[in-house]
Amino acid sequence: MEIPHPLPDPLVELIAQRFRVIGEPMRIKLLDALRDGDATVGELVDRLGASQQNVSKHLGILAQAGIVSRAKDGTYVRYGIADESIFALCEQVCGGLRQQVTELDQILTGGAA
Amino acid sequence: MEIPHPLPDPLVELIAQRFRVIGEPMRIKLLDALRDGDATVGELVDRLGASQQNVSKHLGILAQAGIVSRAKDGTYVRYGIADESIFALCEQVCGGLRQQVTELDQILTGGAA
DNA sequence: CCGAAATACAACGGAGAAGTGGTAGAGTCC
DNA sequence: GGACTCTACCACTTCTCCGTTGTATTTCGG
Repeated sequence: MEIPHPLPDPLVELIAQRFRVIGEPMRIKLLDALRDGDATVGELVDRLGASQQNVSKHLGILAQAGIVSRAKDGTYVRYGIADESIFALCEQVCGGLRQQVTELDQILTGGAA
Repeated sequence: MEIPHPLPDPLVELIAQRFRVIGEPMRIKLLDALRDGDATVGELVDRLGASQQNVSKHLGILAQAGIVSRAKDGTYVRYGIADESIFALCEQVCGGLRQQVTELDQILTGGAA
């Protein structure tokens, strides 16, 4: 679990790439939708109201990053969450956001008028 | 700590933006460098070997996101980590990367020849 | 005061990614 | 076997953002 301190460049690139994959609203929505369980491309298209091409492309990116899994089922393709730790990441970010909002609130209400 | 399930669009945007801020090699390096303690822009420029303008710009982005803190000290400006949870995020990502590598390794060594 | 140093800001060019339209391949139903 | 559906790929346009160049601003030393 030890991580080298002067982070080597390749590792920095990997980490950055990982974050960039999740740093896309459409992909976050896809992951959130898949939280209910596996779904086909068509189902996700209906749920998110996006184009089929767009959904398929983003699912491809998520699959390539190993975050979602792909399984052919006849004509359909079912996608599912492959890396559950993604949700922990999102929750942590949400926690950070909440804390910032709280601090701001304290400054505005309890601090200098 | 409960997070709404059909993630509302504004929250999705916030989360995505947060991830995009960290999804930059230069910014990750800056955060890693600040792990040793506060530092001025010039010190970071020397350590990372990047241009002053570039370092300053990325520090500005990190500061605006509330991830680093800014403190003027004469002509110098000292930056420091304001949101320690950033490191937890990186470690979690590193853990995910490690697990993927491990699984790949198992497939290559123990699986089908 | 005046010059030098440290930092931030504005503008520009270029790379990379997102979204769209069209289309091809794979599979099912009649 | 033919038509229809589902999914992925390709070409294209647009937009965002990174890094650089040039410059303004603030502060310290003489």
